[in-house]
Amino acid sequence: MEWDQQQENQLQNQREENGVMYVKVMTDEQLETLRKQIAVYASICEQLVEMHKNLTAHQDLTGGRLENLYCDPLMTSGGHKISARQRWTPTAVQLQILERIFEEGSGTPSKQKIKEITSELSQHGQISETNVYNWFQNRRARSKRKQVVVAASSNNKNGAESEVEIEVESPKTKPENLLLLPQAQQDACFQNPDITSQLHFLGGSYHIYDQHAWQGE
Amino acid sequence: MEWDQQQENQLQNQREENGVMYVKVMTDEQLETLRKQIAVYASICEQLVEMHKNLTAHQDLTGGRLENLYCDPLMTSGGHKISARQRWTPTAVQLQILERIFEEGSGTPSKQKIKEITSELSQHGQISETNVYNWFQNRRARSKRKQVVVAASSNNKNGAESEVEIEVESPKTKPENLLLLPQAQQDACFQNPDITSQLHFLGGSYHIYDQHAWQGE
DNA sequence: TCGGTATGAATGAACG
DNA sequence: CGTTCATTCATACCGA
Repeated sequence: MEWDQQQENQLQNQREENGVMYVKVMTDEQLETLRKQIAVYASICEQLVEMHKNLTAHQDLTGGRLENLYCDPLMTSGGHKISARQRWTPTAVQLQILERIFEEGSGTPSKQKIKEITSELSQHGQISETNVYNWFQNRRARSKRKQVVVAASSNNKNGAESEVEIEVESPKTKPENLLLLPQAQQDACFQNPDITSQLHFLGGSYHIYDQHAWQGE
Repeated sequence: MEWDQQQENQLQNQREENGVMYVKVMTDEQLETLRKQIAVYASICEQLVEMHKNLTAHQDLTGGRLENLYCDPLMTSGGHKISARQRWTPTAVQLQILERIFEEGSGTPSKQKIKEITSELSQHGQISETNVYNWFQNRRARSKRKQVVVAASSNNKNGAESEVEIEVESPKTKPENLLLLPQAQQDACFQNPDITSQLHFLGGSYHIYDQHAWQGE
C-alpha cells in the first residue's frame, strides 16, 4: 500500500514556537489503538474471505437444492408432475441489477422503463415485466419501513478507557456460520467508522437486528 | 474516529527534560498513514462484503436463503437453552398469549395491536414486533391450509408443563422431494456467462403465469 | 448423530 | 400504494 506519496502534505501540523517544535502528536497507546483497529479490519477481511470460500464451496458441493430456473417439464421417474415453479425467483445477477436500478434511480419505474429492465434482465434468466413491476413495488413498500437497528453504538461511558479488546480469535471458533450477518448490518459496518462496533460482531456478541418491512402505522 | 478521549491517559509516554516536554510521538502524517491503512482495509472489507452478498444472492437463486442473526442472551422461561440463536423462539408463556389473542381477536392483527402485544410479550421474553407479526401471519396461513394427509395418530401426549393448548394442527407437509434437479446447471450458470442459451431451453417452453392488472401506459 | 417435523422468516404475487 | 396471502427457505427441536 502506498500512501506515502501523500505524506508530504501532512506536515502542516507542525508548528515551531520559541525554538521548540510542536507537533500534534499521537502517543503510543493511540498508535496501538489504531493498530488494533487495523488488526480488526484485517481480521474481518480474513473472515470474510473465509466466508466467501465456504460459500463458494458450498455451492459447489451441496449446491444441492437449487431448482430455481424453471426446471424442465420433463419429469423423470415417478411420473409425478414436478412442473415448473410458480413463483419467479430472481437470479443473483438479476437481483444485482434490480438493486442497482432501485438505488440509483427514481422510485417508480415507468412502464417503458420496466420494459427495458425486463429486457435486460431476460438476458440473465427467465423473467417477465410483471415480475419486474412486482419487484419494484415490493422493494419500495418494504424498504419503506425497513430499518436496521444497528447495535453496538458507541458507548463511551467510562471516558478515557475505550476498551478495545480485540479478541481476534483465530478461526478456531467454529466459523461455520459465524458472522453471516445480514447485509444491512454489514453495510452498517462500513458506514460506521467506529470499529468497536465491529468487534462486537466479531466477538460474537452481535446484537439484534430487527425489522423488515411490515409495520407501517 | 475519536481517540481524543484517550489522550488523557496516554501521556504516560511523556518525559520532561530540561524544562522541555518530550513525548514519544507520532506525527499527523503517520497518523494519516494509519488512517489510510484502515481506510484501505475498510474498502477491502466492503468489497468482500459485496462479494459475499452476491454469493448469497446466488445461493438464493439456487435455493438458499440468507440468514440473519438475532440473538438473545437471556430468554429463559421456555425451558430452552440460552444460547444466542438466530431465530426467535416463543416461550411457553408467549405462545399462550399469542394463541389466545389469535383466537379471540382473530383476523386482523393491526399494527397498533401488534405493538401492544409485543409490549406485553416482551415481559415474558425477548421479542420484537416483527416476531409477532410473523407469528400471526404464519399462524393464520397455516391454520388455513389444513391438508390432512396424515391420520393424526394418537397424539395425546401430556408433557410436564401442558399449559399450552396445542391446536389440532397436523399439516403433514410430506416433503416430497419435488423439483430436485441437477444443479450442475446452476453452477455452470455463474461460471458461464452465456447461460442464456441454456435458459432458453430451460425456460423457453413455459411462461410463468403472468397477467395482472398493472399495465397502464 | 442423523433424519424428520414444526415453525420463524423472507418474499413474489395479489388484493382493495 | 399499503396490506395481506401463499409459498418456500432455513433452523429449532424431537425421537430413534
